[in-house]
Amino acid sequence: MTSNACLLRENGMEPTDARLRILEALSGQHIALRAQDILKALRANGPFDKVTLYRTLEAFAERSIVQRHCAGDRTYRYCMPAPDEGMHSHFYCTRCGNMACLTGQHEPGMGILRPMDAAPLPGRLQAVEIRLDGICDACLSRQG
Amino acid sequence: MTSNACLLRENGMEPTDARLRILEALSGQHIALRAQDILKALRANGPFDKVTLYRTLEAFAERSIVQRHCAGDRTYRYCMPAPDEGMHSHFYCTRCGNMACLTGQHEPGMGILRPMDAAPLPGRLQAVEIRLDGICDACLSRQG
DNA sequence: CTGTGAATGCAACCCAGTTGCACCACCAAC
DNA sequence: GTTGGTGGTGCAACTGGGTTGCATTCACAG
Repeated sequence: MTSNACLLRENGMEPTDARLRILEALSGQHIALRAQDILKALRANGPFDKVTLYRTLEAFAERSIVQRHCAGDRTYRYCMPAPDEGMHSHFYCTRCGNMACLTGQHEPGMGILRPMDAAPLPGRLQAVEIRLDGICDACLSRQG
Repeated sequence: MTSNACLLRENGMEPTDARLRILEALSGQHIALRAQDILKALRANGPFDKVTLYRTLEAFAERSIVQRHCAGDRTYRYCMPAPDEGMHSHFYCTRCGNMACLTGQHEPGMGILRPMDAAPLPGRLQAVEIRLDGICDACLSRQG
């Protein structure tokens, strides 16, 4: 049994073909993918229904199997956290829309941010989303 | 001439009625509003076209007259920065969708975040978006 | 087998945001 | 005056990521 199948079982999900294919598409990526990106990758080797994809991604996100982030362009991006890693932040290129995962570079969530809050927050904190916006190296070298 | 009119002039925009009404709706808010929220407020005292609103908000955002943020639900939120304030972060309630501005509590953007990047970023940084997700006090007291 | 719930697939829908284009007010050049 | 350009607004239609409803299929227990 593959590690992805284990991951699904641990989270109470049957390791079906569709789910494994989705996890496969996300594994080893260093950028957070659009649902469209994933769909395209999946369809490269066989048909795939977009509703199945969306529902599966939602189920994964609920179980923290994947992380779902909101990019600057109002589309969701999905990525798999590295093992033993909490949330990571992202670098979003406002020109090409690529969203690179900044794994291991900093852990800028609760740990770093919370101590800086002088005033109490207006609610119970559950997660911290950090997105760095800019122009990625590829776009910079393409036209400055 | 009102201060909002000055603000527009300083940014090379005619202080038209529509623009002033939009700024008025945003002024003094401590939460970041949806376009729909603004539209509703505007229409409370007279008709208002949604396209005009969207175009105006975009023009404002380009000139940094307002800040545009992406909430966890894929809708944009708009708020006016306090005078002399850079970017501020937000507390987003995943239950009711309210997005409170955390003005003055911390300045968690470039200043705090950049020194933590051990590795260089994969591009040229322009802005930092920080969103704290959780359950707001109102929702907590309503049902825990 | 057969019943049941989970998983999948198809079509239709939702809706925030955008685009295209006409209209209008204003001003400058002729 | 009138013509032409420009910036702002309004209406209608569109876009596209994401969702919902519902029928079908699959896996497995009884």
